[in-house]
Amino acid sequence: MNYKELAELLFPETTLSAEDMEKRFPKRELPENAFVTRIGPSPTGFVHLGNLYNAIIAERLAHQSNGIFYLRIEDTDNKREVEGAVETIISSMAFYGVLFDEGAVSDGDKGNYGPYRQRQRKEIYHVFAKQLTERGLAYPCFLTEEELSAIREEQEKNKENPGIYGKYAEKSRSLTIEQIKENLAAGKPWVLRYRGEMTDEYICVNDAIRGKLEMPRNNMDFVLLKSDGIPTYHFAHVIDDHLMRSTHVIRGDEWISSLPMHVELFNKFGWEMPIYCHTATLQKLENGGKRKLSKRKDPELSLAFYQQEGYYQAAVWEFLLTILNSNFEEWRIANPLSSYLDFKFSLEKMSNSGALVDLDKLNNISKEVIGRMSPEEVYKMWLEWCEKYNEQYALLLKKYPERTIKALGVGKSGNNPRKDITSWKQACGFMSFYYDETFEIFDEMPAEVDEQTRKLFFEKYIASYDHNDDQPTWFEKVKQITTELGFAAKPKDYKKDPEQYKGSIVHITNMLRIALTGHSNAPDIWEISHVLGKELTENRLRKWA
RNA sequence: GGCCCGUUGGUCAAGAGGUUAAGACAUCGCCCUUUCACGGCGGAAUCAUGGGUUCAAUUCCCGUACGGGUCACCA
Repeated sequence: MNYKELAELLFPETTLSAEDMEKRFPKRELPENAFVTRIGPSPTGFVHLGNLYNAIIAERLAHQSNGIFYLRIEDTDNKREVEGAVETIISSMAFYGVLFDEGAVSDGDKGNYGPYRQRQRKEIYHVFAKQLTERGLAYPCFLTEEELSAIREEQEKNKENPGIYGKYAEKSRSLTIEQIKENLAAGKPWVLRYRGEMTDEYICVNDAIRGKLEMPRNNMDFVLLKSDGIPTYHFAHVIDDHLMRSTHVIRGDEWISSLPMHVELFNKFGWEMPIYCHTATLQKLENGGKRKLSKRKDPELSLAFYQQEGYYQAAVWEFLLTILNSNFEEWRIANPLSSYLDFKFSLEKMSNSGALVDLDKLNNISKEVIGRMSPEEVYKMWLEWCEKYNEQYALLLKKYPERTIKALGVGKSGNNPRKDITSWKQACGFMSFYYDETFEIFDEMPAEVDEQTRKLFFEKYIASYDHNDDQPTWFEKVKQITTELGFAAKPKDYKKDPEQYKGSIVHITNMLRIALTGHSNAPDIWEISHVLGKELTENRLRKWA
């Protein structure tokens, strides 16, 4: 077989050479230890937590080292592509502050190593496909779907490994150039297959997360180009990451098993391999066991879930960082005021077993993160979320900016600031009593206080209420009324001797809380009154007098 | 089934050939307290399993079990 002739026959329009490609995409000029990383999502319209997880690793590694982080759209499967998916990816990443130095942008490309959409790189792949064909390392295969499934069935029956290799490759491999010409002339679809070698050699790859990975060398005649001339992931990955000069390939561990194919190609092209970083898959607890998060069953897999629930972006970042780097939490405790971007992310500290997505943990981190923010910042981010997901609340926040900011500062003055907001969605519920528009009575007035006493209490309270009183003065007055009504001013006294009192101050203040907030559990009454203002406070009290 | 990866409390995990096996979340109890939250103190809870190497193994080696991944003209 004249391979040169075959290559011409298969790729008549491909005139450029591999050298031309090397010239077109020269080595990057970057500092010595700079990382060049990327994410390569396929545009299915679904962006999940794992995408962000891997993106954070890649982004951190690149930007910590003054390297390059780029976005490559892996759209080689046109069946899966969804319109607008590229924009979704870019905007989801931007939402979390993951910004690309180069790569696909909504209306084209940015950077010198493009195009960054694989479908647009067809000619580039063909250069290398042609080269492999010329070298006798690739050949056209005309096997039909029926023939392929017949082979698979036979292999299953014989308990052999499935795939095209060894004797199963014979039919296609032994085609003469005339037969190939005939097939082409007849318009039969074909794929380009790699010519694998039957071997019992092993390959060894040093993974930056996993350490040594050993596995059998590839012996499959795997597909390089599909019948539409578009490459498979394997072929595209090797060529793109070489030409785009990635130094590190960060991807999920589901790719480990196809590593032999990739190694094979890198070796045959004589290219230096990037450093592989195979990340663990996020998992979920179910029936006492771990399992991979699934798109259909687990809403928390979708990045959109966190936006809808109103989780603050920084909280999601910090949550992922705690899963990613075991020393992040420690660092955070030591550096409570630093930005998470100041944390030095390292590959060495990465766990290689699958982590469970633990919403409890996220909630806790979220409380901490929001707790650290100023009321003004919280207001701004909360409002931003409301404008997208809760319009009515957005109007409310815009109507009462000052009151809201003041309310967000309640309980924040001391050394141990309150941490009661876990998400913007939850904040809408938690804060609702600050606005008459959303104020509602949820809890019952304490049963220990009869109606008459209750009325009397509110009358006395209103009569003595002076909005200008400071906290201690105000509380003294409350205590005084409490005593006058025959209630214990100290809860302990009541506990000791319940017979002697009608109740305790707890019941009294509970009434105030319910009147003002609708809940028996609420932040400080005096502070709340001063957020609401004199008028609102008195209005809410009068209803009970 | 073949190949590969993994397994330290409920969860995330640190860890080294000899440790009382860190820490965080969750949970429970106590304290603080006008409720809640915050905070403080404390409790319960872990090295999958069998064998080997060794004076000594949770740590190193081999097997087993369990979990996961992958075996496409999907990525």
